[in-house]
Amino acid sequence: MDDLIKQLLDARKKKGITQSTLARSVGLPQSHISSIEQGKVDIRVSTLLEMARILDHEVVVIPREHYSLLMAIIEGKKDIELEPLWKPDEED
Amino acid sequence: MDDLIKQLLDARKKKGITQSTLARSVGLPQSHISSIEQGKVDIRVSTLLEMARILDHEVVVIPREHYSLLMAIIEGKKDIELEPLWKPDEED
DNA sequence: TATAAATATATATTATAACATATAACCTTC
DNA sequence: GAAGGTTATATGTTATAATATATATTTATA
Repeated sequence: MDDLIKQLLDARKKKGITQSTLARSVGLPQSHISSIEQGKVDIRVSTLLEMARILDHEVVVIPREHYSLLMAIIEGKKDIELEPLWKPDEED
Repeated sequence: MDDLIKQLLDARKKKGITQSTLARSVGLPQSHISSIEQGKVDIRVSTLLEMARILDHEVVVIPREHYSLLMAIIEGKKDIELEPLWKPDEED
């Protein structure tokens, strides 16, 4: 399943609401939420954003170079290796 | 314009490629890239992901609580206030 | 094991992204 | 101001998400 969709599914469950409740909030029929969560449809961005918003999440586009760092933070790992914000006099 | 789309546009320009080049990579006509970048269409998630991928970016769904932190990191701010990974004996 | 609640499947319709293609409108730069 | 490269518009077609609705399955609970 698409990773983004999986996260929305996890978020819905964590929030403890049903497909029907989510559907009502987003304005889609429950049947469509079911299809979405099963990865059967390639939803529109507006739909993704609406679902995320209702589920207290945000959708962001990030430079790939930051990806693993952000994932680490989200997953709550300790001892994150931050890229240095400056380098000590890099000369040749 | 949609914030996500704006980021893709910025990314394309920063990468220094044309709509046509991006279009070829993604497999869409240039005319459609134009529409997308002008926010005239509500694209599908697969399209968003493809464009982001080509432009060396990733699309992620994040808990809202992490949003400002991630934005800070992406925008390269110094002195990021990380949420404490532990709290020093929080007692009442 | 009934009953209910939640989720999945089915079907038909409507709206619109994606596609293909062409051309027009902008910009540079010579 | 012509030429080339880039971006925006236009039109028609096709694929499919969204809608509406109903019902079937599955899962939980009394």
